[in-house]
Amino acid sequence: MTGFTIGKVAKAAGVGVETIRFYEKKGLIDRPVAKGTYREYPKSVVARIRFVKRAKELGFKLSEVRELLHLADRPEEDRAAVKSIAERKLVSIRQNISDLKKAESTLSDLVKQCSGEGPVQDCPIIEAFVDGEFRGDHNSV
Amino acid sequence: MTGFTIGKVAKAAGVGVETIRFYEKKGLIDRPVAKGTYREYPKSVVARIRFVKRAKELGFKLSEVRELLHLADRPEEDRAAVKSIAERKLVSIRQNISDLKKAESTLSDLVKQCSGEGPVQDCPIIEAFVDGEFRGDHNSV
DNA sequence: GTTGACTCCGTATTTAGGTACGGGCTCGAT
DNA sequence: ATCGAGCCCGTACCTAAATACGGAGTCAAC
Repeated sequence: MTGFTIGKVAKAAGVGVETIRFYEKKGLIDRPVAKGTYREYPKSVVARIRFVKRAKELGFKLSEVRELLHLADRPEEDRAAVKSIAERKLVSIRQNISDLKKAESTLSDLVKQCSGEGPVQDCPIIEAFVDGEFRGDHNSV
Repeated sequence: MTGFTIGKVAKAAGVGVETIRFYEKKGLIDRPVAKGTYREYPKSVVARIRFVKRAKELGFKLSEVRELLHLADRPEEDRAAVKSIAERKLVSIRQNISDLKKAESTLSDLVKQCSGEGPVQDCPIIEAFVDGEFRGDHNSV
């Protein structure tokens, strides 16, 4: 056994053994060409897994991380490809933020309007969700 | 047939028939006590489904919408319960925004640093994800 | 040379919120 | 009375990213 077993790598990288096999299936990590029956990893695979973790923290999906890794594996490839992936992600993050801000604003207004006292009847939060004759014993014809 | 069939309701509410049955399973909509074999809905169920749609837009999960609906069904219940659910959601939305802003800031810095020209070699975006000896032919021992 | 920790593989389960399918009924209109 | 649209139900499938399981095989230390 010249390389590291999957268990050692998992521990070093802070992931589960199953996760490594999962990443292999997803094409993020190549299956090492082992001498025996067990996978034998070079220590660089730990850095590779950490790469995945960092990219995930920034919101990249595994399929996107795979693209980034494949580019990182070919240093002669065009850097524009990397930037383009990052820019796409940036756009979607900003869209996400904008949607959430809209929800935050609406909801914080509602919370402000709601005294928090008294019965649900006429609660401004509930009223904001109701249109028309919601009330009318929904459980009968 | 005194009430509305599921198909009519679905159309009026802008959802699929399956969605209504799904909401029923999830406890958001009661199964109407039908005279025949088919579900017969009162028209108020359309408003109920719209309630779900609005709440979802604000980021409530179906399980939370169910809680809200159950409160709305009992107008004598304490309004504080509604406000508390909304406040919890507000906190989680704000946390979400904050996480996304952090990612946005990091990623937009990286994109700014990346010229977009030349090879992937030394690309600041890739470099941000790599630590230590990533390079080292990950596919061998 | 045996034990026991580790690894193998495939499959199933999880969360969330649906969507799709297929075979069989039923309702209402003609 | 018949025909076809619509409804019934259960089950499977979908994305995403794992996590869990089970039974069998292996590796290495003692």
